[in-house]
Amino acid sequence: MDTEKDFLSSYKLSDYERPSVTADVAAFMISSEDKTDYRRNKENKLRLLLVKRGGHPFKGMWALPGGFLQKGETIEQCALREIKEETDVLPVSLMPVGVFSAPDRDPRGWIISSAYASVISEESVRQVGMDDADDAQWFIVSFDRNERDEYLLSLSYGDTVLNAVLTEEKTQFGRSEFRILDSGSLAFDHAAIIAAALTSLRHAAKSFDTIFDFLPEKFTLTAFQKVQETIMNVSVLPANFRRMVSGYVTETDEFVRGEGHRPARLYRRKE
Amino acid sequence: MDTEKDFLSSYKLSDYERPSVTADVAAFMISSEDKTDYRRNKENKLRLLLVKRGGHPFKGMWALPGGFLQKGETIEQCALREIKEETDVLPVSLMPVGVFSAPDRDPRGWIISSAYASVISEESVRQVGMDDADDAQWFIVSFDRNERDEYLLSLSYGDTVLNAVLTEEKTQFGRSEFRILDSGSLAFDHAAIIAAALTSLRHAAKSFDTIFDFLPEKFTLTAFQKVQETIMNVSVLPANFRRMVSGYVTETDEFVRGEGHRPARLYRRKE
DNA sequence: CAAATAGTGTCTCTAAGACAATATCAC
DNA sequence: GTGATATTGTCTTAGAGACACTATTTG
Repeated sequence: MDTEKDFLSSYKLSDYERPSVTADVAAFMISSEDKTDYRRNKENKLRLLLVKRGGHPFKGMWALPGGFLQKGETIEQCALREIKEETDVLPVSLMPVGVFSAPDRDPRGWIISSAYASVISEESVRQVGMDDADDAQWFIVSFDRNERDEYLLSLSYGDTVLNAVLTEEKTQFGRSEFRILDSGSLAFDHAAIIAAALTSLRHAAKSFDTIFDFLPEKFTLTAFQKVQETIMNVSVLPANFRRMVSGYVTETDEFVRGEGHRPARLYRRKE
Repeated sequence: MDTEKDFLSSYKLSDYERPSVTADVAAFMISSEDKTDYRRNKENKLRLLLVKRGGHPFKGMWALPGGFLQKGETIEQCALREIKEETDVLPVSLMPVGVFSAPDRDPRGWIISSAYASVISEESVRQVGMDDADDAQWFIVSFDRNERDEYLLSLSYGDTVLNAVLTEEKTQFGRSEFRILDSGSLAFDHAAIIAAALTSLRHAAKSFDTIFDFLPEKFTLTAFQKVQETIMNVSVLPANFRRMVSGYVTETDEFVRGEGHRPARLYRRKE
């Protein structure tokens, strides 16, 4: 009698070669820069966490944080663990971006990556302190399409500027993949992963939910709007923005004062 | 001198245990049923391909087609290969649904799955002939939420009816995962994969692009509308539907005649 | 003619964009 | 007061939904 229990007790996974599996994470944060004028509002920058590779391959180049999937954890847990190791902060959200599995993507061998985008609030990063170590930095991100339909991904931190060039390949279902024309000295295929993560992030930011992950618990509508504009790289008239988000927020009785102009009411995310 | 070349020539992937990786595919098709009345239009059914498991575990139960990732192929190529093996048809589209990696999801051991939704046109399935073998069938799909916010997934083919029950767990980024309350005799965690695939499909169908994958090259607007309604499980007034899609189609000079009512113009997808 | 689908025109309502106007603070 | 942001109100326009109406075919 061949029961499932009998089968399993004698079952051994075949000896076919298996790939190594990693989770790579594009962790985004929005930093508010110091004001130039005492009464002007702060400027926002979208930032992405990169780590400098200490060993071969791509030694000394910048890469997304990531690491190998370990037995007993899910791939999402693996992604969160990697972010926690680099930043000492747990991200508030995690969003799948895609599986990158081209056989030649990693010179070390057969390694496939499940990629995630995550969002970390500026608050929590400031609490642990921006790490001034050389090997992990929050790069300022810009990502735009030029006239020739190429995408320019620019990552900068101080004097370090990485400029990658990609093209969009349309696949079915309205999804797109990115092909790397110039990796901009980013390790592996990480330029393509970052481009895909940014696209996912922008897509998700259309429904305002996502934006809250970047914000503290209480925020002004202008701060909310600036975060949205920073992510989407578009601008909206304040009057219209307020109307659009009115269903997603509840007002508090608190105001931000002492900014050299009319105090702004603080809002909170509506349940 | 420790160059990258030196490093790679002596590099060996560590002996950490590695997971087996599979691609599972939820392949959808829309079948038009025979008319009951000579002048009535055909009814559509959304169908999903399931295969009956020939061996343990879950022997004799229905499962999504899928298989192990092989060295030298991408995970998407693997997914397409599996569909081709089962149906002898290459799908017209492939859409990532997620990575399923719970450590206990497969009783055989550590096996993670990258899941895809794909669409196959009725035309191409009819060309190869609906396989009447018992081990691969196109099940009629229904997927709805009840008053208690549970999702009922019902798959039927002839006398075989599989009823699964799931709940939606909201995660950040507006995404959701499904947890299985009752697997409905589907193998592994495939009920959750199917629910996620249906959600992805419906989401993608909002931008009409996707719908074309279900249709032949030339189609009437009513056929287009019925496919949309079948996928989304909603109905729209014809006048409004025509307006909505008018930007996505171009008219041809051909008409469908002999149906017992006014001939319908054939349209084609606009580039 | 009857029954069915194909296709058009138009009204309403909502939401987004543009823009003008007012409110309130720190200096 | 000045210069900045905060906030409200209103006009216009685009698009979705509802619905009435006409057109065309086959048995």
